[in-house]
Amino acid sequence: MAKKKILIVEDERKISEVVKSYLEMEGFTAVIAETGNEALQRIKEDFDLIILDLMLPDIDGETICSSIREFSDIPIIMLTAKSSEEERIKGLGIGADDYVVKPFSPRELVARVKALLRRTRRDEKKVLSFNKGLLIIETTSMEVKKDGRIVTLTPTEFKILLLLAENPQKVFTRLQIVNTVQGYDFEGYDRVIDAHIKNIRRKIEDNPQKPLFIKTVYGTGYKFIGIPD
Amino acid sequence: MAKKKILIVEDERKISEVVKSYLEMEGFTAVIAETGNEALQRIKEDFDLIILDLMLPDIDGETICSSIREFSDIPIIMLTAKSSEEERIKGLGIGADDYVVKPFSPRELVARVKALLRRTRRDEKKVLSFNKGLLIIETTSMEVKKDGRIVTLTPTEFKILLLLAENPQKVFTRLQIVNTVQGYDFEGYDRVIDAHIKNIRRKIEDNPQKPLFIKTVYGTGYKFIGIPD
DNA sequence: AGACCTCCCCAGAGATTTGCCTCAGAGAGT
DNA sequence: ACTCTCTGAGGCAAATCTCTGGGGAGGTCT
Repeated sequence: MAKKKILIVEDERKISEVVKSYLEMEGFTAVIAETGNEALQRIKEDFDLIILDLMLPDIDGETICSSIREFSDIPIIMLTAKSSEEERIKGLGIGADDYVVKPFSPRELVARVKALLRRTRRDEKKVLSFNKGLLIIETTSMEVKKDGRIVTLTPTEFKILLLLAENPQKVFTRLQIVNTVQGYDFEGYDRVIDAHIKNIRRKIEDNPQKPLFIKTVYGTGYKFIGIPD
Repeated sequence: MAKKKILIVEDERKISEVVKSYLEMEGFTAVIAETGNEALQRIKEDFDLIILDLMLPDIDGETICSSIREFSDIPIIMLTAKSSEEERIKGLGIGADDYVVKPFSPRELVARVKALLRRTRRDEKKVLSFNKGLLIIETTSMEVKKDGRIVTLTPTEFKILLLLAENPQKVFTRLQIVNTVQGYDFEGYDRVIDAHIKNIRRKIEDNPQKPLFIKTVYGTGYKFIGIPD
């Protein structure tokens, strides 16, 4: 699973920095926006979740929240100082998915982030097709079709192939691949990846010596070079 | 599909109005009852789902829930204020199908409404037939026919089979299956699913070792691989 | 009591990792 | 430009670890 990107919209540095580091400790990528305008600009980068302070120097959080909702379903967690129930519901009524009352514990916030991501994880049904349908990767059925024939990959092999195929041309180091596949704090022999790559090639390449899809980048790692249809 | 009618039993206007508008935005018809008595009267109109606050001015939600259950198994979602009540609802068999802790996000509530309707829909009579009639699943009678012979599945087994069979080829994790079968976010031992799958296979597969219908996806979960007629 | 669901344990199947050896590519020295 | 050397990559097979499936005990609701 790819790293989740989270946008923190918060003007108080002290708070945003703490939140950022907690999120990063948990393996998320966190970006800070200090003003409403900045937030609205950056929102175009595709984040997986937004943490939004209700009180901002320029635009207020409610307005931002509504604007975001006009074009996106991205999960939003509100940070608010008020705690009366009406305020909460009101906040949630404008389109936030959850709220946290200040002062809050970073741990709790992280827990809610995780919970919300789990809840809203929409089934990413995706079909990747390369080289005129020669190689087809279907995420829903976890199947890979090579030239029409179904090829059975193991879970790890599937994850690696998916990671590479989702980012054609991009070079991944063995370490990056290990991290994505196994989780973030894995201490391991990164040559494991070689073994998996070999097995994947054996299954999807006509001639593993001259791979059409997964190419070795000497001294660095691997990259996927199929042409998306 | 006809518009689904939902009854909201909630005394706080602010909350019920927000919920109502969210539901209507999603294409539901929503009706508000502000007291328990009002709810019990209106219940006769045939609603497809009830959202029921646990705290009401006259009768408490628990009692209402039980009364409803005496004559109907309409889906009920409970609204509760404290997470301590959460425990009770979970443990005590009040008869609710799901519950949401206040303050909640209207979007989440809507999501749960949809999930619950999906899960309990038994109105649409549907017959699923696979592999030239070798396996037939009838939703109305909750019957499964294997090669002409009627096979008796338990309610849980039936729900699991239906979930899988409605989405051929799609891989479901054990957690997804548990959620669909038991309720929204049920914390449980997901190996339970293994046991159910085993029992279903024993009933519908000629050779459970080489299943024709429910296939194991190693490291992930299960998928149904019958070919629809 | 009966039916059903949940959970636990064990054994076997399957997947992953490791070690070792061979082969290929990059860079330096001639 | 050629060859030598060094390091990185590929291949294989055994060891290890994880996951699944079967049986069955215990609990709960009817």
